[in-house]
Amino acid sequence: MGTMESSFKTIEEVAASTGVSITTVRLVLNGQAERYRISVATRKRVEAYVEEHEVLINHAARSLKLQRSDTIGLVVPHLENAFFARLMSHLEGCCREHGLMLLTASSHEDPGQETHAIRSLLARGVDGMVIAPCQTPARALFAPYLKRVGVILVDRAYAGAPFPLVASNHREGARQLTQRLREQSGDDLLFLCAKPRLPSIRERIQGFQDAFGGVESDWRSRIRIGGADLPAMGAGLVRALLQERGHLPRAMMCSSLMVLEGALEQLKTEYGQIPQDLLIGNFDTEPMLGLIPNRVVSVIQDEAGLARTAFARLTAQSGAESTRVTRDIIPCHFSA
Amino acid sequence: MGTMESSFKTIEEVAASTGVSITTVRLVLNGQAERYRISVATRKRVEAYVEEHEVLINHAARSLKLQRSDTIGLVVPHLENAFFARLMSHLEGCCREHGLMLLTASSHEDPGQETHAIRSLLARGVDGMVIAPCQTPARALFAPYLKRVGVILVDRAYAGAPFPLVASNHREGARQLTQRLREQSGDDLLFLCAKPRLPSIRERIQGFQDAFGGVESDWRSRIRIGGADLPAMGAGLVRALLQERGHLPRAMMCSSLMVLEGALEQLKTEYGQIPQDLLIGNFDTEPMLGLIPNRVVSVIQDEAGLARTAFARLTAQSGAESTRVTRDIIPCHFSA
DNA sequence: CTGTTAGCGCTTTCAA
DNA sequence: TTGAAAGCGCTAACAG
Repeated sequence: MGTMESSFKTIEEVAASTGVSITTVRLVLNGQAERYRISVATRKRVEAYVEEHEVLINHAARSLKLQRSDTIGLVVPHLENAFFARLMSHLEGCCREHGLMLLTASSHEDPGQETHAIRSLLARGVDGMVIAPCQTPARALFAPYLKRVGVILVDRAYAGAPFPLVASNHREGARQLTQRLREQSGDDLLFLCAKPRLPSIRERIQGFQDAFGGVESDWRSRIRIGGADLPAMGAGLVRALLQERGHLPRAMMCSSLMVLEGALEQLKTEYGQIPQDLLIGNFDTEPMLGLIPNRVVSVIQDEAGLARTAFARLTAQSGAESTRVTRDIIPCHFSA
Repeated sequence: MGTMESSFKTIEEVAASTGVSITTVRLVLNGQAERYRISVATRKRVEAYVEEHEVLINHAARSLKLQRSDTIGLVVPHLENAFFARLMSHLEGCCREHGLMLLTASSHEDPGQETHAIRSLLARGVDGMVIAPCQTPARALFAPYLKRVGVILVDRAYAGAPFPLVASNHREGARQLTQRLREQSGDDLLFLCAKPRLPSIRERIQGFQDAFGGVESDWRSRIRIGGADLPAMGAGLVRALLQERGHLPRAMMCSSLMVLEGALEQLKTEYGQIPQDLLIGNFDTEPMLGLIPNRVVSVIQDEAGLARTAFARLTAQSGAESTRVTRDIIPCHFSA
């Protein structure tokens, strides 16, 4: 049979072709056949036709009518960042379980692009959005849409942000990591840290301080603050460090995988390989990191927990008029 | 001024509030003010109002009318897989440059979920979709929509697939990798390979054969085929290998990062650390892989090139009625 | 079980 | 420059 590539079919056409009413077709398509006691024969007729012709309901029309898109938005700084990729993956899982889809945009850590992404998502009528922001989000941007769309912030606790937050316990994770490294290195420990622009980095520094009981003389000398959160910065910090002290500490921790990567590369350059007795602490992890002989302690974030919690807040919030600025803090765990 | 959180505004309301016509508002909103010689004063009035009230055009209504959503879809097996994350990131970049957004879904390598994801995307009226499939996609699924939406397959060249393909040159990449390892190991080389269900893996095996001039006795003994593409499989292959031969070859290559990861972990277990004189070959790469002392040769895929090419084919194809089944093969490069 | 109606917010067309 | 009208495909409501 010559399978002409016909155009897609509307509910009305299905009704015409199967000889039943539009209402009946819609009832069958939306799985309400039982509830409205559509005869089995009729239902089968419609279902067979629908299957044969790959009939799909038009979501644009549906959204327009229902003021609801069954879609949620995600804005993250970088899609290639493994943490955000995992977050997105879990969020997409939540969506699928609930028959929703996920629209994703990235800001590249640029407030302008972030704002643009948010507007695009809003214009597309997302029912909710999850944002890992790179600025304190302006409530005005969302104000006219807040009745229809929920907003949840993740990962970064900008002060004064007017929306609920779901984030890892960066501070306590850092405190525990620092404590372990202190114990195992006899306090011969250095923290290579990116410039603390991001709330998450700031909290890690606080956790570092906490581990020293806040006594400034104890922690101040053990932290090195660099520039942007990039490998080159980690490398630079290590180079400076070696020039200055001439030798490595027993333990070294880095504020992010980026910094760690640069630091380790620089060590390989300087020593030919990573000195095996260096104890390493870091945030987040990659599978291959376990391959070097060194002892590595990693703070692991619970992306699944973050995603599930954010999603739950989103669905709970929808239709709730006033947004209570809740804070869900998700614990981290350790790799070793 | 008490910033009441008013509801979002329609073009009609903007027209009423600013005292101009609907048509004029639309012209301003769509940046056609110049072309239709709207007076500057009028335009400013409208723009000021729009900015103040965060007016956004309703895409659901627009899509319904225009039969076009300015949205494209992406279906991948796993969002956490770094290769697909990079692909998505670059695709999102292409979209942003063209004022589009990206709807993403994952199949978890399950044909049923893939089909479901495709239907969801189609129902949402995407203007095109990029699929990294886990089966030969059925043309029937798309047939009624082909006038409106372009379909491009990436990464996996299933035989008989009825859509254009954009993929890396897996075969030639594998051939060159194998050749290098042969040269540097005096042919003392082993290929640990996942069960060749995926076209990409099959092509890598072909490339491996190519490097031996296809002489079966030469390559057959140097390949070990395992099960699923998972770390545990790589570990199992190494364990079996060591039991069987008692020692490692000079060079070892793996069909994917997954397999490599498991293999290396197993080696660390068996030997306490990765034997330093083992030459390693692999496909794809992670930053931390460079940290072990071993010589590592990696085949690097050009995700940016794949994304750009796929996107270009998509935009070229839209409105082109008949889909020519083109094949764009993107070269790989090497890390070392 | 079925038919009809109105309308979601936008764009296009045509006239003024 | 502006106004009016029709219609994209769907849903909800209600009368039959």
